[in-house]
Amino acid sequence: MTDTAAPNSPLDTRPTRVRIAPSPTGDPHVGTAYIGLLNYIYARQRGGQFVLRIEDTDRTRFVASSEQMIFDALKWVGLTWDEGPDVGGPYGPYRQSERTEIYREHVEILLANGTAYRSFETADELEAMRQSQIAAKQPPRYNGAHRHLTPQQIDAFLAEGRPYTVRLKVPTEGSTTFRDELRGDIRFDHNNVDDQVLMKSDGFPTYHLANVVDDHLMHITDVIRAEEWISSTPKHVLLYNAFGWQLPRFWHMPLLRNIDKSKISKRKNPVSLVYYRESGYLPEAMLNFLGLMGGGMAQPTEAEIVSKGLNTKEGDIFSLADMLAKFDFTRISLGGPVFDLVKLKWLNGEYLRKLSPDAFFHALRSTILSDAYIRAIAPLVQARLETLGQFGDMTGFFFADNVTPPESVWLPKKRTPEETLLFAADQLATLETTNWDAMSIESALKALGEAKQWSVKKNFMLLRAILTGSVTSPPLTESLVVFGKSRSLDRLRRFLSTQQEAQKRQANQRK
RNA sequence: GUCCCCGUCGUCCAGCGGUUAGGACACCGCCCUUUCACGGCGGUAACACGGGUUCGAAUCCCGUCGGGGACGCCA
Repeated sequence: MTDTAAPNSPLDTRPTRVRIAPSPTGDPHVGTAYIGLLNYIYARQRGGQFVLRIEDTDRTRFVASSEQMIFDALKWVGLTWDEGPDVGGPYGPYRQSERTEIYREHVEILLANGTAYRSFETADELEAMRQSQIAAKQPPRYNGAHRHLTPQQIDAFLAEGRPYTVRLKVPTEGSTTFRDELRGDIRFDHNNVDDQVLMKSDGFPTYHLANVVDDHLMHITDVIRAEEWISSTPKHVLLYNAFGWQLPRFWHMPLLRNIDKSKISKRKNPVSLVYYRESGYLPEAMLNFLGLMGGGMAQPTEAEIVSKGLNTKEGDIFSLADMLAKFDFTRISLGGPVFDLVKLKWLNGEYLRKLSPDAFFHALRSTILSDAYIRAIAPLVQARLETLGQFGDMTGFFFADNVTPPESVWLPKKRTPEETLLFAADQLATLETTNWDAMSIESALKALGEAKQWSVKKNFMLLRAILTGSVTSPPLTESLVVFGKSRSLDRLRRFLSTQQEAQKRQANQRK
């Protein structure tokens, strides 16, 4: 009786408006570019608007430099948006941290109409509850303890000044069904839907509330996002209903995957668009590659191949303009595509070869051989050179992609390979959370070395070996800064996975 | 554990009831070539399994198995 069918029918004739909503918590992510591309194509194909909204409601994970990096990275791949924090628009502000008053008002509506309630537990209490549920092999879920607080109890808590969250009051019975445009109807029983926190005790909304409120207020007609959101969609549908709002269409795109098919992650695969830019990938190739993920582009027919004299491989090579002309959302295949660096590199090579000699020269000079890069490297080696001709000898690692030091270089005396690799993994974990300036890097590494009983000398030498492939190099921390965080970390990760595989192979041989 | 999604070569895609199951990347071989790369030609390689439905299933249905995601005062 409380079944909620979602009438987000194709009869929705509002002008198309879509959005991407990245969160400024770090480097711009390939997944953001992927979903951004899809939204961009969808909007352009329908003469609609493409909105960029910054979802910065998590104060604890907020990274100040991230927003600008997201703008830059999206522009780098060639995507532009019609409305956003930088360009404005009629439904701003486009930064959620600037919309807190709007969310507060909307929470009041829900509190008043009984679709949400205050909950006064502390984060610690909830965590303890979760742990005991997991221990008892129960699905971790809020137990609804404060669902039925009396007005007197609530007033008493409020008078105490106790912090509280606001939760969605999910019906105890029935189910919610919504339509996924790619998959058809998806149904969730309400007893599998948690009373989601909508408003945190710091007064900021959670994604779920902010996303629904903003999508409505910004007249978003189609929510095109990653598959990982499917399981929270019933909460969103319940929210639309609680407000009495029209639902958008939902399109859940397959998740980009690591080689092992798990959801793409920086541990297993470079995911930062900064990495790809700095490593010398062309934006056209990146966009083309993302367009390949999940299908969507019709292959040229046999007739086309013959009439246009296409090479068969050219079915995989297409521009953004081609995608606008031919991309078909109903063709998207739902299996999660592996983000295969090998094919991306091939594709990038194709684009590189097509460049005119002059354009190729400029590609080099604007990235890997830019004045800015060489200007940053120069002071690191000036005192160490006797002729300018030695520059390459000393700086090769700055311009190389594959740096693979042999064990004789990276393994310190009196240390086993096992403990050394373990420590290198610690270095990686440390550097991941370190600000990328020489001072921060140095003190973070020293602190780690002290904690793990590694001398400064061996500590830094290990990292030097991994990064430069040699025991002789320009100053380490400065080199790390110039080489860049994303590439430095990638080099470390690649070293670790190479060595770990080698260890595994050896172990197998011994058996 | 619970819920949800997915399942064609190693990888990315084509296939939408009748095909010798097609292309691309990777890999292997040959040709081109002072080397390498590019390029050209050829090759290895897949419908997860079991039941249905049907004259006929990679294609439709069910189950099993496998993979993935979600289960946060993260997004």
